[in-house]
Amino acid sequence: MFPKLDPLLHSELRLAVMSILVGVDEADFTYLKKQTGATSGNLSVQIDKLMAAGYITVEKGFKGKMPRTTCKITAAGQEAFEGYVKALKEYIS
Amino acid sequence: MFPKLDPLLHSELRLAVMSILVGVDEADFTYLKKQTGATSGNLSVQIDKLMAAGYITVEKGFKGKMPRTTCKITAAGQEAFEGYVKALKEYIS
DNA sequence: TAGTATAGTTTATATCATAAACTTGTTTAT
DNA sequence: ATAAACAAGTTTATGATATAAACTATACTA
Repeated sequence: MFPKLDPLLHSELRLAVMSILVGVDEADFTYLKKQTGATSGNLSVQIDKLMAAGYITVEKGFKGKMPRTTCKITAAGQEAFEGYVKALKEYIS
Repeated sequence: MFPKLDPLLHSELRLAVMSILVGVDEADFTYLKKQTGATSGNLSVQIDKLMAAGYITVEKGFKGKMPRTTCKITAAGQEAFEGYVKALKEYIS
């Protein structure tokens, strides 16, 4: 009756990050931090997990002299997000 | 931008329980267990938490000779559930 | 009356989310 | 030139959570 919710997405911050990333081409660490209101530490950890799951790609570069981490959603991430939303709707409708 | 998700409801099992309870007048432990597929232990703990939060009431009685625990959603629970759903939609739409 | 089933509760554990502290390097003020 | 403050993260520690396993108590069944 109730489908299993992907535990990787069933996390407030990871869900917020994915929610942002599905809507844009890419987003950097600072932007994600501002939009989500998360602490750096928390964001760092959750980005790692999404990357480890293959839901996003993470590229480290520089903007001028400052480090810059850019995140992008993958096809697998898109799919997982859609699946999560679909599953969730079974709970809330 | 992203509203806070009520941590009491942002739990797969508690959400499933609440999802069932919003739709019915009342439900007993056994029914909830079958519908959710949860273990007794987990269900017992999560019901306690929902009760402690005032989201449900729990009545213990007997059906014939066997113990029977009946759960019912409260007005506060209804409200919290609706609020959660509304907040969640900001993430997934 | 011995064994199995029912209806849970309690306890233990492993995982998780989060915050706090730390690192590395940059910019700004003195 | 040096110290203080800021930027962009990472690592570590801690407290909460979900879950499973073990347990209790009673009821039914062979």
